[in-house]
Amino acid sequence: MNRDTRLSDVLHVLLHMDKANALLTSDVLARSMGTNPAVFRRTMAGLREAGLVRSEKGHGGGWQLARPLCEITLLDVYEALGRPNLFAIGNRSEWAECLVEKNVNAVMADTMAEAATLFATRFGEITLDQIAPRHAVSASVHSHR
Amino acid sequence: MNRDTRLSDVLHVLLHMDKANALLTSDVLARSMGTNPAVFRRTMAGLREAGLVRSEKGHGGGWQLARPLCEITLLDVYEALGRPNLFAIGNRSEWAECLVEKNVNAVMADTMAEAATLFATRFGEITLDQIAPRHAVSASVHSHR
DNA sequence: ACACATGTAACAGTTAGAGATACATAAACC
DNA sequence: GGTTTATGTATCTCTAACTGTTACATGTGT
Repeated sequence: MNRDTRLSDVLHVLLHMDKANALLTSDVLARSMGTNPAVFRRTMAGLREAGLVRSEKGHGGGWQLARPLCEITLLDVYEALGRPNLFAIGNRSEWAECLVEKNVNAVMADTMAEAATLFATRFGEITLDQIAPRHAVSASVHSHR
Repeated sequence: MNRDTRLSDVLHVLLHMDKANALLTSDVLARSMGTNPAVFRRTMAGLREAGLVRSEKGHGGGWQLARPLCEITLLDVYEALGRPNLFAIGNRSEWAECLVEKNVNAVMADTMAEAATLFATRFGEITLDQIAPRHAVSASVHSHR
């Protein structure tokens, strides 16, 4: 199963947008994301609706951040993408009558819910300026092995 | 992206195998898993190698548990399946030179590692007899909403 | 008007995984 | 021993979801 790299891709692009400090076109940004302009726009549509970025049409148009990096959390970005599914595992049939199935589903669902909460908490704690290259990545965010 | 339901499927089947208390054929067990015998055997191969179940060929052959339910944890089963990937999200390129990319990857990898540890811990705490229908699912395992 | 950029619908291509088939191996029964 | 029944596994096909692509409409500034 191929992993959904949109969150990672978008974070990457947002940091580059901050560095540029000017309107950048879909064409340029798509290349830095390793894809094409149409996919880029499709991916960024949610961020525009969420008010994280602005886009302008026509001559000299393009994309820019709508807020400073320190006011955007990973959770904001994740939610703007439409809360993409986090897990590769799951239950086959959601509403089986079998008691065994119900118990199995409950255990799986609980653990996944707990993990989802962990993701939300961590993502909510991290603002984009903390990931920007001028800062060293803090120990609380990045454990060295 | 379709979820990997093997862990859920296998737990289901293992509990049914315990209830039956006799050798059950791939044909029967595959049906209870909603698939066909070849897929069932492919899925269960790891569990046999891990010593969680035994299989016998020929007349009257089939599958049975190699240990009591109380001596099998979800983690045992998960590992016997070859530790299937837990997450649907990830990074596009693992070893980019870009500093932005490195920081983004580090944040994502850290959060996912933490979540993976959470899964391993929870799975390691739960034995299969705790999921068996004769027991009510305990509050620590199943939160009621 | 024209050039340029975004917005988005619709279609094509890719790929990982499940499903299916075939056949080898092995054990029990006659 | 030969037949029946079951597992073991390689190999191929099928499918579904997603990315990539194309096309065209919309909007904006010169």
